[in-house]
Amino acid sequence: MRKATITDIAKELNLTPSTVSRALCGSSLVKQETKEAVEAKAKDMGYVRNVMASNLRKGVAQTVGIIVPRINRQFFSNVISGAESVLNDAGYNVLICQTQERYEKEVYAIDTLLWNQVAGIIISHSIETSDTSHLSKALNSNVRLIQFDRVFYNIPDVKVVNDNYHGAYTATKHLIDNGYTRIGTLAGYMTSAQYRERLEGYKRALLDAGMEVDERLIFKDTIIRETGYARAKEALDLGCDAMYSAGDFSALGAMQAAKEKGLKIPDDFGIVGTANENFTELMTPSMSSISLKPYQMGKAAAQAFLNDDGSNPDSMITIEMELMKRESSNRHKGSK
Amino acid sequence: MRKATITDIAKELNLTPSTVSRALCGSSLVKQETKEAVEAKAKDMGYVRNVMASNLRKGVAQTVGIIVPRINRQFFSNVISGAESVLNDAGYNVLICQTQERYEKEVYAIDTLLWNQVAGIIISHSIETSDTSHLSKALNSNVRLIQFDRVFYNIPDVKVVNDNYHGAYTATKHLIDNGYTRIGTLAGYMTSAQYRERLEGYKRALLDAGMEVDERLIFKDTIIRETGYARAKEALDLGCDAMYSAGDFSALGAMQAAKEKGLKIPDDFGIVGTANENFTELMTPSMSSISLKPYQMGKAAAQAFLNDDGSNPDSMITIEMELMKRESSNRHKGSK
DNA sequence: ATGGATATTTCAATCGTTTGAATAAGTAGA
DNA sequence: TCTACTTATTCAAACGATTGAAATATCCAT
Repeated sequence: MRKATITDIAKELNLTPSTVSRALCGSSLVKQETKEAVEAKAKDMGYVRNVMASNLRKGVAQTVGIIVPRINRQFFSNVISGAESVLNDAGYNVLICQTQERYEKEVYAIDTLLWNQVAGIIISHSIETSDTSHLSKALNSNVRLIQFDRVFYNIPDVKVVNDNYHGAYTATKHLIDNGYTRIGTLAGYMTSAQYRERLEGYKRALLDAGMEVDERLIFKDTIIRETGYARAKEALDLGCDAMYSAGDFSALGAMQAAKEKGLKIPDDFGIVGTANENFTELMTPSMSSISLKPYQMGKAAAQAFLNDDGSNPDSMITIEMELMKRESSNRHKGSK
Repeated sequence: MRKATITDIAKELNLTPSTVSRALCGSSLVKQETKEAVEAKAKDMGYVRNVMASNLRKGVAQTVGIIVPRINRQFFSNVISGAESVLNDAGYNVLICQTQERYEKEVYAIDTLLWNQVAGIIISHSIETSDTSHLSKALNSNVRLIQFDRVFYNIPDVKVVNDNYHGAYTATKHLIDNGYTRIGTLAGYMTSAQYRERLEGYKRALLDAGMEVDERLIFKDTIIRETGYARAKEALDLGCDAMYSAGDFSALGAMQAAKEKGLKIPDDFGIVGTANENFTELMTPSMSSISLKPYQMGKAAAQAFLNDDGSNPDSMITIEMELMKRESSNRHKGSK
């Protein structure tokens, strides 16, 4: 059975498609009586409106595309969740693409979204991405572009980022306040701006406290558990008594290393991770971590899209990070 | 600047839109030379094809909708991820809706997807959903409907579900094999089919081993950590020495309860959870759990969509669950 | 009745692409 | 030279909804 169209409804009621169309979108140009008749008939015939036709005529789709490296990362799925809730309430649909961290797939995702005439694109880049010509393509097509988390600063659009600098600063200061004196860091990779910013925050906190920055305690090549474990061992041999880790998994490795050496956490060794992965609060001892706010970030990105009237082509929104103090760093039970 | 269309390209090259259209989709009816000219000009003019127009003409969109309660749940985001990878490779876009566990939003999501002329809908229901009339609407619109995880058996479509029964059976048997003799269960809520199936598997395993089923050790009201903790305490008082939990969080609570009583895990108390949440392998002692295979489930659902030619309106695919043996239940280090 | 304002509906073009049928041009065989 | 067949292109009608302008219908005051 063919799908009913407004023309079908019109025929049944001896009206024209124009009137039916207007009736269905509640135009005041249509008599109340007619509206009701149309609505009844539409329901009766199982009419579903065809958004494609409607959008084609109108020029844009009420759709926003979101591009992320991986959907099944706690962080990204929460961003999507936040964005989706805002966008849905505003009457937008959300088209999601994952790039699997591949540049090529990111380019393809942009193309796909443009083909679909999306009104906006909210994107966090794949790790491989360094060229930005695909973004220009989007900017030239008058879609609103919002970058989040992993952003390129040289693109004139709205950016939503974590306040990595202050987060790392706070974490490091927290360790200092707890009396640790040789504080190292598992800093992540310097190719990424967020890790560079965290490292800066870490350094600043040490300097502000009058402590010296020891380059030997800064490890710029670890983000996973295994290397975190290995680097932490090295650090411990250098007399390190606490670490700020730019990732939770490397922090986990560090905890293992400390335990293996027979050190007590937090008494002999303190640690704060980053991201507040959900395992951090479930382990024993529970791990302190700077919490990202992905849901909030998604909402902010969506809001930025909704507010973006093109007047402010190059703006930046920072989402604060929150230190979750837990057992792994709270040396003085009573202290704050 | 207006977007370039095939008509614009046609004019520039003194051709008709028909030829340009055919050239761009690689039709063999167009001379090689012309194709090249068209492609060059298209690139030159920054042409992006308009999928809406194309779909409108063709009748369906190359789009599949996925409806889940929450995107930011490990399980669902992995299902989406799996489905997305298969669908993308097959040239489909994925439109995602989350219902926030609300029935009303589920109905709206179905409507939205139908408006968008999706070719198929892959859905896991919200906890509130009990009425299925919105699904009939979809079935009547010749979209292919695939239910997964939380499914209604009375809908004639393809269903993809976890093999809860065998999973629970295996988990329980594993505990029995490790010499535990008073095995209880944190069974989840009996309103949900998956928990009922897990309970059945648990019971069968006991019976097959010649053990008796003690109703006092079956708790049908817990799924979260707090109640898991409370129920486990009761169970321990009744001499329970191991539990199969239908969820990881309640299992976590149970471990806490056992530790608090001074019991050693796994020597004095064994436990196996369900879902293989990522904290389970990171804690100490690591927790055994029956792993769901969400990524695989997503792939299976997508495959089912792609294969669905309507010939097999009511079929069921079960995804096996895998027991992850870890410290919390492996009493005999050497045993298998 | 009649002019005029207002309410309601119809007309007709349009959004950009696709596709069956028609046409034109070129090639081969008789 | 004529028919038969390829090959390449154009024509024209869709797909379903929207929207400005034009056309009617309705109502009111004179």
